[in-house]
Amino acid sequence: MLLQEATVATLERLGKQLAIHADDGRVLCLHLGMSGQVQLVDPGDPVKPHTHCTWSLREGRRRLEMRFVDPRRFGGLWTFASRDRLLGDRWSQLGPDALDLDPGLLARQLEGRARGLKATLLDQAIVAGLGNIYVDEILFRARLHPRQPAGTVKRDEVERIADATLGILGQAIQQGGSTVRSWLDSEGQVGEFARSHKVYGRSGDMCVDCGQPLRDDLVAQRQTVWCPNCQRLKRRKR
DNA sequence: CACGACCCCTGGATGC
DNA sequence: TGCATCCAGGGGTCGT
Repeated sequence: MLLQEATVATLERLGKQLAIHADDGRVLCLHLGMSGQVQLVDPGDPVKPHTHCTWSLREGRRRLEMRFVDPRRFGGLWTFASRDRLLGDRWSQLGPDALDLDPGLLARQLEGRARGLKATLLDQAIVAGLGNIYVDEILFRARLHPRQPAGTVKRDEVERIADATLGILGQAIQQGGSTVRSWLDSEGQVGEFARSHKVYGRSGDMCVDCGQPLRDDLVAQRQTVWCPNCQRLKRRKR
C-alpha cells in the first residue's frame, strides 16, 4: 500500500511535488494541490475533517502520526516501486525546478513559445514550482507584462525573470510561505509572505513603485494582477 | 505539438 | 440572521 512497513531513508522535492524514499527503494510521492496539508502530530491529536490517509511513525522511542489532510482534494498521493519509476513515469513531465533557474536555462525554456509569460511560467512542464501568486510577484519584480509572448523576451529580461524568481521564492521561503486564506505548514503555522505581496490580491491599490492603480484580469484562467504602467506589453515580431 | 477552455472540489466571503 | 451564490487555483483532459 502507501509505504507500509517502511523505513524512511530520504526526502526529495521537484517543483510542488514531494517524495519520501524508503530504504527498500519504494517511493511515496505527494502533491498538496491547493488545500492539502501534511501534518506531523501526536497520535492522540484530534483528527481533522478530510483526513484521507494516516501513517503511524516511530522515531526511536517516540510515536507520531503523519496525516494527509486535503479538503478540496486537488492534491494527490502516488506510490512507485523505485526512484527510477518516479522519475520516468511522473517527474519526467516536469521542467527544471524554479530554484535551479539560471538565465541560460530559462532562455531555453522560453524560446519559441507564443504563449504569454504568465501561462508559460505557470506550466509545470516548463518550470516546476511556480503558482499563481508567485508568477504575479515575479513578473512585477521583473517589470514584464503577463501577456508578453514568452518567446519575445530579450536576454536582459530573461535575466530579470530568473533573478526575480530566486529573489521572490527565497524571501517567501524565509517568511514561511503565503497564507492567503487558511494555508498552514506541517506544524500548523501560518506563513507571513502574504504581507510582502506587491501585486497579488492588491488590484485597485496603488503600485508601490509608481503610484498608478494596479489592474487585474483573467489571464491563463487565473486571476492576474499587474501594474499597467510598470509592466508594459511590448509589441514585437518574433 | 502547442495552446486555450473547462472542470474537479470545498469553505470562506459576499449579496440579498 | 440565514440562505444562495460566487470565488479561489493546481493541474488533468479534451478540443482546436
